[in-house]
Amino acid sequence: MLFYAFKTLSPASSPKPSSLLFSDLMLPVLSPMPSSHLHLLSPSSPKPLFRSFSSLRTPSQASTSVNNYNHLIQMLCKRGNLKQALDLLPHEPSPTQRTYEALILACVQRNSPGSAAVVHRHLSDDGFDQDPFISTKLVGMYSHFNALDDARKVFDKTSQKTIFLWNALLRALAVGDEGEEALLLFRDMVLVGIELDSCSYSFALKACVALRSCEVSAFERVREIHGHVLRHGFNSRVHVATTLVDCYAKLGCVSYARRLFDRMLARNVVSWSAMIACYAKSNNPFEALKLFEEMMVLEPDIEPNSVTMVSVLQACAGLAALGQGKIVHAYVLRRRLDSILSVVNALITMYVKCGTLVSARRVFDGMNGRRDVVSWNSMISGYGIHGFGTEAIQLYQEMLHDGIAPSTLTFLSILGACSHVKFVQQGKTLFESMIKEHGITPRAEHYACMVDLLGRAGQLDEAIKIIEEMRIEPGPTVWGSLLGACRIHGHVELAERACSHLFELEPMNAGNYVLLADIYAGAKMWEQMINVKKLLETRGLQKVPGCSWIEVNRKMHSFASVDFMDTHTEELHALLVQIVREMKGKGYIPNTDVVLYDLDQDEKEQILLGHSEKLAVAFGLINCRRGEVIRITKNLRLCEDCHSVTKFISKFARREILVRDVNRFHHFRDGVCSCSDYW
DNA sequence: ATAGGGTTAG
Repeated sequence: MLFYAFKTLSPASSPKPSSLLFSDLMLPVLSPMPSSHLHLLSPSSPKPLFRSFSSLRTPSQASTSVNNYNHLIQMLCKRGNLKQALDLLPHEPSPTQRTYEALILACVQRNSPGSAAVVHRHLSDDGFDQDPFISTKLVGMYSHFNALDDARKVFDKTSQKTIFLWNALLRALAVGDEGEEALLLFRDMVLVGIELDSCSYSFALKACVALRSCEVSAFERVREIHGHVLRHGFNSRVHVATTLVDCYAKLGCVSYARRLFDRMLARNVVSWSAMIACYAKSNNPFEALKLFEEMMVLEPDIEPNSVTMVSVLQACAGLAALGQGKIVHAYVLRRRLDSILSVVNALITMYVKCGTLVSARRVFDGMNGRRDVVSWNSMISGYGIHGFGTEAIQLYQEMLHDGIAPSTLTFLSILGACSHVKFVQQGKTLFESMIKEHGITPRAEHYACMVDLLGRAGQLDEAIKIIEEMRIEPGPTVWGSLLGACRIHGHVELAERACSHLFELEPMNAGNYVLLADIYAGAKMWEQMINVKKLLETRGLQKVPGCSWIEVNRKMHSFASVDFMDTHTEELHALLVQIVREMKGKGYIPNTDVVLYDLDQDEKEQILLGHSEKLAVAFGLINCRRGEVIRITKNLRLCEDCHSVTKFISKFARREILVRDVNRFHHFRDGVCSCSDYW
């Protein structure tokens, strides 16, 4: 039952205010310039810079101006002033290789495919289209624009194909989700006899992961390349070995990845971070934290970096390990990793998921102008899952006001927020504006949000209309939302319709069968219910066992739902029996409808008492100090009976209880829940 | 000249 106890990290002695560190990073980086022109580089006066250089081109200074032109273009590129740099292109003499390199880089940085075409045309005219160095850069650039055809054209055109050029195209195809194409190219490289380097292997392995659509063959391909790596002695290269670990983990072979990791000869902070990230991503936050602790203990010379800390924070968020998360926060401050945006964003999410919205907001407010769209999305979704719909919408409007363009995820967060508080009209309006004002094409997930919003609010006809009008195939998320709504409103026919799709789309998802059985039970259609349960069994599936956990003094205590009490839970059981007796005196009737077994009333009540959340609440009542919020996390949705019992306890034990279920937070205080019984 | 691991939703 005892999960872990951390001893390795101690709180920071004197954390530095984060704003100081941010300003360090904001200092502009200037490359060498003739000192007489330095004063022209102030950000407010880009134009005088240009004019002043034009005036330099007097006959007496012609020789300096030749160099200075290239220098100037490079300088403008570095400062992101691509337009002015392009204006200088037609001037004689033609730019050098380095100048074109700077121009290509600037096109990538400014995200400007239009400028890229201009640059490409110019360098071709100047004969650089056969320059393998420039071609490599061009392939990288087109890869950035996801213009893989253009990348390939550049590759084909260049007769002198260096390993850099091969690798650049290989990488472009792999990161462009063209795994099949990438692996064909890799095969060509082997056939042609190119001498592969460690980058080639890393990219080829990445390509296998991009094959995800067919995981079996992806696994085979990784094994093949793995064999190749071993035969050519590249397994001792840290990058290659790390990519292998990552690949196997991403294809679902986490334990095999771990074995590889354990056998690695030389491990750096990376390899460690990769393995920690694998656990954090594969829904195994506990293992992630354990491995992090191991790294801190066993490898004193390896210092965790921002990537490590993001994964560790993700793990804390997954576990809702607030105590641990705070220590990690202190460590982040001490190591000054809070200058890294992704780390700060991960901090926001950690506090949100640990139930301390106020701390999340404090971190967010401390970001003074350094917020990106991820920071906003994290905070907006935080308000959403805590049931603060109005605040979520308000923050969304502040975000627009700040000139940050909302992303597809912004709308998933904000629509989710509307759904939690039944803001049907606002949700509809936002969905419309997403399409019309922000030009975002809704994905299946957005439709799923709308179906959830309308369906849960009881507007099932509207929800169906949304599905029927969809221009894309409604995936499992959409039908799943509809099924969830049917459960709330006891709509059997629609549930059957949703399941006819779901059982085909995701036959191994036990949750769908359980929901349908639940809906049949609610309609007292026992025969149908038994049939669904049989179907579940014949497919070899099992209901996901309920599990709740609670952190007390930085130790995690987890509880599985049990059908009978054993010695470990005796004390908790006794407390619950006492509470229920009192509640019954005040009119509480156990909601045995949620028990889908064919048992008599007493037995059903026993099962209700064994629900993991009640055990965790009882444990919290005994072990948490008065005045302290009891924070519980649950792996499934909260059942009705646990919800009403927890409401009761919050009132009569005068305790604040915060429960995070799989969808949202429930804040119980004085007999009421923040979800207003709508969840 | 390329390269490994990470940030938001469900």
